[in-house]
Amino acid sequence: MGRPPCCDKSNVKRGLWTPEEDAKILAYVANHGTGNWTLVPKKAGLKRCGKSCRLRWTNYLRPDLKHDGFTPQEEELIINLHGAIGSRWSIIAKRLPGRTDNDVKNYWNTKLRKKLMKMGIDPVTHKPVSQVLSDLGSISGLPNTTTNQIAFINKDLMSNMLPITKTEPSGSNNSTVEHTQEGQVPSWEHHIPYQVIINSENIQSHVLSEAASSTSSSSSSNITQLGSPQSYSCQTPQAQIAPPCSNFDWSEFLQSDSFNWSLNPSSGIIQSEAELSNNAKSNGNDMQGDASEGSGSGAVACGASMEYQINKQCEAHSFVDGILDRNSEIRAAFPELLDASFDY
DNA sequence: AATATCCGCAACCGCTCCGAC
DNA sequence: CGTCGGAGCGGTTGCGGATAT
Repeated sequence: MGRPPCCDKSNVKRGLWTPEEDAKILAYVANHGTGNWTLVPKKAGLKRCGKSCRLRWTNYLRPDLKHDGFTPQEEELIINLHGAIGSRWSIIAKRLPGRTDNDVKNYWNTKLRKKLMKMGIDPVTHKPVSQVLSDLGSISGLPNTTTNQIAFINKDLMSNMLPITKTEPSGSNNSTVEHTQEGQVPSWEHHIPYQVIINSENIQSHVLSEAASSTSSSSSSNITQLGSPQSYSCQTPQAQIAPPCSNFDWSEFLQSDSFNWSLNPSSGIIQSEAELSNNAKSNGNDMQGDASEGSGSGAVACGASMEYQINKQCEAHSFVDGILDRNSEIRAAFPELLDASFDY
């Protein structure tokens, strides 16, 4: 048995709201408060569905809403939380005072998703695309190619997602490390995929536990905690070490086998394979649980590892050329893969 | 200047959840 | 315990402005 419609669809107005209609909603809420939205159209003198009235109020008319653009801090928080809990927009929006789930969802779909894709990060898994393709290869039983080969087989796909050139900070010195105060984010850093380096395990458990408990009273302090740099492990390795040569190409770097990131299963941190290997050697299996503790040494190790990789890239252009040649060989060897769609 | 295309946002749709009865 | 209906959620659509051709 189907459910009856909430209102007479043929007898209600739809589409954009007029200022007069907005005024009626505002006046009604001022006098009666929110609740029982099905009665609101009749009582407020509107020819709208009650559900539509509720949406108009919650998404636009509520006095506590912000209508200006998202700040970089809000961006970071959205990306982090999406990486941890996925498209749970209402939960994410609760972390952003003055923002609605619709705001967050729209901002994600129109801006952030594209931004991540341009940085070579899969917006669904928040992993580097090369790794996603590698995982896909192992799942779908492709020939036993390496991660690097998979990434280059799909170079066309990758090039659609990656910027051709990296955005440089105006006036920055390319040959030196750009130092910032703790917690301060250089303006150009937002072009760099540091957002993926999160302790998603901590965030997920924390956010979901709060979602489960509707009586939580500590959300305001937790906003700061989640948005703070301390929530990152190995924060902004690329930013901490400015590209040591002027013709550094981030898209090549992201596609290189040295940029082969994985989710550290014990810490929940996305790290390079090289760093994972180092961690395994130095720490054994007794990884500590505290994310902030791990972030300090992680940042150093990760930064050093990245610096080495960047230097390696810049020193050896022939290395890149060699990879491209290898790419051509693989394309010729597996032409059927070029036509495959990669829905994941 | 006119037209086509892209992009962002507001609104809608269909579904699930949950409390009241 | 089952049904009903309000509220909320996430995905999608469509409009209007901005930009490109």
